[in-house]
Amino acid sequence: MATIYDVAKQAGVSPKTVSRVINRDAPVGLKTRAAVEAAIRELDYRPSRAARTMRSSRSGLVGLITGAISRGDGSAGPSGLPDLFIVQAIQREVAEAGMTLMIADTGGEADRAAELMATFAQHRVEGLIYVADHHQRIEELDPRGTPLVLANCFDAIGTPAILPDDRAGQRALVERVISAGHRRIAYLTLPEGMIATELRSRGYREALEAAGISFDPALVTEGFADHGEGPKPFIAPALDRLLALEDRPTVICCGNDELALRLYGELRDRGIRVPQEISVAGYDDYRVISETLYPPLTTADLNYRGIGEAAARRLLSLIAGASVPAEVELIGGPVCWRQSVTEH
Amino acid sequence: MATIYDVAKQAGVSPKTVSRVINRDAPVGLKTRAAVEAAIRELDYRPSRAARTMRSSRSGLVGLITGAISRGDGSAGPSGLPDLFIVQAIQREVAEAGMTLMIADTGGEADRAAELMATFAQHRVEGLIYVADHHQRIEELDPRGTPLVLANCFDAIGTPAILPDDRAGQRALVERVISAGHRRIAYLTLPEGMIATELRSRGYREALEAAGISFDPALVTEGFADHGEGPKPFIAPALDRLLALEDRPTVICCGNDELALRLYGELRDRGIRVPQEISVAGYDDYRVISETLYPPLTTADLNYRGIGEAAARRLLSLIAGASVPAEVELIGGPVCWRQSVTEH
DNA sequence: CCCTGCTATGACACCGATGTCATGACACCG
DNA sequence: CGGTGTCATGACATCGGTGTCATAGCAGGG
Repeated sequence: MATIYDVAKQAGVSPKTVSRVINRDAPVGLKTRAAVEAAIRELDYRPSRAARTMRSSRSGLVGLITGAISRGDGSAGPSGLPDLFIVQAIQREVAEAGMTLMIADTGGEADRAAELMATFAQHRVEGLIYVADHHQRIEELDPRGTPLVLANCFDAIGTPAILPDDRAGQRALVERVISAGHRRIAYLTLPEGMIATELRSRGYREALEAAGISFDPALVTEGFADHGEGPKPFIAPALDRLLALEDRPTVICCGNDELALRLYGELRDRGIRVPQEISVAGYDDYRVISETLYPPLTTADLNYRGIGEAAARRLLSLIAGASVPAEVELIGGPVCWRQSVTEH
Repeated sequence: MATIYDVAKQAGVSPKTVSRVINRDAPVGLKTRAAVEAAIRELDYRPSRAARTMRSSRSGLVGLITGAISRGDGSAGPSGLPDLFIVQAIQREVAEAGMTLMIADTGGEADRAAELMATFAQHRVEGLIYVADHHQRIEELDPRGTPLVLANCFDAIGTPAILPDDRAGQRALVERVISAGHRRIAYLTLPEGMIATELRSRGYREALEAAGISFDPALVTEGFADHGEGPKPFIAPALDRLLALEDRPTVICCGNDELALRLYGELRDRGIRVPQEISVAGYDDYRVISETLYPPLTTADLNYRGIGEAAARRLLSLIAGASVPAEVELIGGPVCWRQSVTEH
């Protein structure tokens, strides 16, 4: 690879002048500039970031740590793959800011994060983002002075964090369902103990309250159950209970789209048509599912993309030295109304 | 960030001795080593990769270019999101080799690849991988001396490429279906013109031939059709044709799992039970779909993960200076037999 | 005509590692 | 006891850029 010295010699100028042409940080004579630019093209010269980094201690790198990447063995957690959308959005924002993204994953072992941060430190990344695979609280990380932003998770020491607004999302979805004329609204939740479960349940109850519908505990039940290898949708008993109710629900809201997909199958198995006999709603707007299902699924957009964008932007402003206004930012998404819920 | 000089001063030795302790490339006295290690811990010292790169011109970086990342707007192509598994697998292999992965995406514009490669060149990546979102032929890239491996695509000039073995995969699946007792096997293909469509159709025909079943063109029809914004599963007419046949198929093989998901819905809509009245098979083993669908979907594992691993390993051996045996490598996966196809 | 002020350019040191070579301190051997 | 070899360590140059400062050239004003 050609160096700045090669270019300088070829153009008959000093290396410093070549540097000036590249960085436009000082005036350069017209003819000189042309000669240098010609030499650069001829030699296919690319300035070495390594050398530049040494002098300026600005590497142009952002490090991203995630557990999202390594679940390639298919052992997807409750919220599945779509958190990769967060990574995608971050990539785009970072690239737009002229920086390059380095990624690494913990392989599922949370304590490997420290090791990965050491690697990033060697590369002198200017900022770090940690992306979790679902809304959760994490053990605090020690970025040793490098700006750090958390996406889809938070910690106990108030590190800047971007989180999905599960409460508002579920509330908006249920309110919309109510305005479509439903009154008996069942809710098949994600596993208990998850933060998303807690927040979405609250949103569900708030929506009922706001509409003056009394909360009926018989309509709320967990849609997942452990059986062997991790939580998988296992909803048959819960579903049977709901269907056996005197005052049967007219719609079933699911903790996520995967659960809704499974529910479609279980309902078909019982000869119950969606949405004519019962309506179904999901959560996440995992499009491969929500748009491909037949009928297409009404769901709440979790807006992973918005989370990624917000995280990247927050980090970039931290790198730029901005003061941070709010520590935690909630990102919402619209309700995606499709044909799986009847109107009126 | 502390430098090697800080450590040297703290430990009362020369920088070179610190270097020796870090790299273990020359003997160091026991007491000296201990002093240096203590100083390193105390100062939380991390050697600068940038400085190391300058000296050795080995950056420890691998660049990955993809269009896979940027489809975050949900406009998933026919093969959807799962090509991200390739990225995941590459990440893992690269990390295992002690290198760090940089990623960038073209944002859908293929000609941006050159620009991204220039950025990577500035960082002096030691190798490049290009990942396509579906099996395709691409315009040739000019890596200017840096080793390059293509994943899920190939070019006209014989750049090392790792490809899914669509033909063998479809053949194995259909053979397995035949051995389960099926004779009338319909095939709902991906859009015509795609390489995967061509190869999988060939596999389908080979399997029939091998079993002595004559090929019936009435059983093969395209499952996608353009209607407005891009190809989406739109299978109602094709399905009606298949169901109206005198000698109705007992199983429908789909071009991918998404199509199978859609087919479940369409069949339910017609009151036809899977698999009791008709069996369904997919392709890809997109687990969120294949395992969550009810009944779980029989499908062929496209093995994106294997493609990623092979691509990474190929690149690493190119970086190590190995000679390349075969230019193109086909990666297959097993048939995933689940309950959506009846046995006997 | 000389001085001032500006523009364009170059010389040189430095960022933080590591390869090369030199050297001091011993131990061992005849 | 002197020569030789080994071990541990340090001095110094170097990788490829950029910040600092110096300087040559030239125009304009008094």
